[in-house]
Amino acid sequence: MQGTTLNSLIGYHLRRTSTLVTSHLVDTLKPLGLRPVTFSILCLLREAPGLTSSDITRRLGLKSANTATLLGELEARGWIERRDDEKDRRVTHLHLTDTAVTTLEEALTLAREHEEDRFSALDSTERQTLKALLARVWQE
Amino acid sequence: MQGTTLNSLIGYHLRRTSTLVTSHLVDTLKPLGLRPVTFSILCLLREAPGLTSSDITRRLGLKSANTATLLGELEARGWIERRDDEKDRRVTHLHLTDTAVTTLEEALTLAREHEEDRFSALDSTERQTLKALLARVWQE
DNA sequence: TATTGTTATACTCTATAACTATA
DNA sequence: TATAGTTATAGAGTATAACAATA
Repeated sequence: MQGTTLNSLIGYHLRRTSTLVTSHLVDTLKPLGLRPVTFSILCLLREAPGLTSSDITRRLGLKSANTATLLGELEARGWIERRDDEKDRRVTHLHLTDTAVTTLEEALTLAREHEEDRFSALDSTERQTLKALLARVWQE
Repeated sequence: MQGTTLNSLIGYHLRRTSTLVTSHLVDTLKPLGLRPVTFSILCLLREAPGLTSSDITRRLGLKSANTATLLGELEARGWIERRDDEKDRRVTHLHLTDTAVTTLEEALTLAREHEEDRFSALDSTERQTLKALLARVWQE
């Protein structure tokens, strides 16, 4: 047997799996003009319209400088709309456009098919277990 | 509850966990002049001395062009030695130097402490489960 | 023809510094 | 002083093209 050292490290398997899954998701979303991050931002905004740039930065663990660039892209694609806060003039609230909602529906369908495909080695219970274990590692 | 859509996707948790764990490993290995990839290459070469550049490329899922650059770095640091194959003159076999072995021992200690720290939310059985599930997803 | 190994290069992701405007 | 938001930029990771030497 080979690669015993690397195989003993969870992080090694985590990384191999993550790159495999992510690169497949990148290919999956490409036809829609989305990437994993921009897809994530649209998901957030659909469920919580009116979030600000710093809300998104915090929730997705990004850097504010990068969030600004990403939001610029999404606005240029006509997928988000900015609305000034009425009280705090530093703040802008973000909302999805109708086109974005449509695109996001398609993206979600593709993303679920992608997951079905990538995690086909695991049954439904195992997938739930995997998800729950991962969530506990990164959350708090 | 918020972020239901993203939270339903295993890939989301996979990515958040992977970036968290990887960036911590990067910080952990930095004092030794190693990164996750270079650390992985040294691990492989310790267990299977004499591997070639293309062996490493295949086993770690890299691109040969990038492996060449990485091996150049490792050689410049005095961590690997190249020995020509006696029969096939295209091939070079790679071996760790004594310094590399010493550095790798330290790196492994740090990496294990790092894993202990990052996966502290899970008990020993859960870690084994997580590792096994991940391995099944990326392997074959 | 195919494989090994390399250089050069481009693109994305992630990070920091520096800045503005508002609070 | 601190926060919201932005621009510019640098580094690391990942990808392709093109090539030389050898099989």
